[in-house]
Amino acid sequence: MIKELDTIETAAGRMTGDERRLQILKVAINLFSQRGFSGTTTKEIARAASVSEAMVFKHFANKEELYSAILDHKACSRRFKDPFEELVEKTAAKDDFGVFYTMALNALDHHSEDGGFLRLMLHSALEEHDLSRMFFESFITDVYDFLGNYISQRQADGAFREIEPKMVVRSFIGMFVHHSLNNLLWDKEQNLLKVSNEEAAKNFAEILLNGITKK
Amino acid sequence: MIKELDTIETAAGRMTGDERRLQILKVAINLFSQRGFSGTTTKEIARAASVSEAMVFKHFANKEELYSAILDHKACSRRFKDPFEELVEKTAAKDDFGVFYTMALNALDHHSEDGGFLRLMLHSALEEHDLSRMFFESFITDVYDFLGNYISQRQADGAFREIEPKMVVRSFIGMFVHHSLNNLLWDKEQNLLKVSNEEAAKNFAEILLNGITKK
DNA sequence: GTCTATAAATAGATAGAC
DNA sequence: GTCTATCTATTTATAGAC
Repeated sequence: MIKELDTIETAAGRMTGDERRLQILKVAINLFSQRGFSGTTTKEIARAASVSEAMVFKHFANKEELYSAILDHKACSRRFKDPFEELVEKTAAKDDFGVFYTMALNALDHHSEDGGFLRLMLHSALEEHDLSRMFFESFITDVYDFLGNYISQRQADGAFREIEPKMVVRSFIGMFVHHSLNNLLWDKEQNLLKVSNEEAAKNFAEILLNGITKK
Repeated sequence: MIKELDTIETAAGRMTGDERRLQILKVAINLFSQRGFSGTTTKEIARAASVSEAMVFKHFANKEELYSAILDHKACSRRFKDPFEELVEKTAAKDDFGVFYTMALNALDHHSEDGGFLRLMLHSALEEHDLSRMFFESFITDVYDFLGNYISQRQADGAFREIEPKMVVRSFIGMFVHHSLNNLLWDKEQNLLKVSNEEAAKNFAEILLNGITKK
């Protein structure tokens, strides 16, 4: 097994192949998320990893492959699957507020902790790279299915009004994704809207829930 | 006055300085919106405009200036101010649905017509370029003020529940911006959600309105 | 595993002729 | 206004020594 690298990222000296490879990859992810693919040079990556450019090309055949390697790494890290586990019980209990609140808060927290992730996805989507496409296919569609099914079920229960479930999901995801995007891209300087993730999730869940609940 | 260029963009032959300058700019906007700043080469721009690279640098001192020139061009084109005019009467009449529906539909239509605009803003925001910052400061803040004030007023009327108005605005903008983003970046291939702008705007407006209306 | 040196290609930008 | 030719710096990528 590969050692956790967070502790040695700044350390100098010789590493094993796998260690060095992972370290370069992490550094690259960081830079790609900030500047995108074409905005990042292999020289910068090498410098940030404190190795020579030759080392970068020793571990990754070319720049493209380095970018693609992010996919495998992110896929292995189980983060894509995380949120669902916490949601199943809420849906089973038909805890409507709990479902929407938990989903929003999970996402908001994730985005806050790892702002690089959103940037990476955006860059990748604009560049029409596989990274974003895979994320979409493997995760977003699951979310639409999961939440969409729950909404259908609650409509059948007579609890929710009759609206196309996918439109409801899109509305809701739009709220918190757009909020994270704003936090990431503009709010830092603009200070337009400063609010905790809990408060935001609560507001989003309430608005959406009131918006679709049968009176 | 400068002639409209759409008709001569593909025509060969000699142009006046202003014509050529505008043509190169339009071609550049198109490419920058697709590939971003660092992803676009001056050679590509020249080629797409059917001129030599030297011509590009004749009209724009360097690549940066070419990118910045987009700002002046977009600022002159009045599109940033458009949506408000149609909204004033709706707000005056306290036509709640009309306000939200009109705003959403306007935005959705604009995004559909000019997908390049969204891409340009996203690239610019990720690159932390002035283009996106200016757009944010000159337009987004106005929208937040305009809609936020309306919501405050309707809360005072006792029509809307007491929620932070800016959070409501963010929720609503999130719905349709995220929808446009999905249309632009993924839905083309994914076909996850195919719906007319009118239908989408109606759904978004209804959900939000029910979500904030006092029962 | 790591480096220095360097090749090969491409990028941004300029000179000068017409 | 437009081009060809050219220059310089940068970028990706490789070779070979340690």
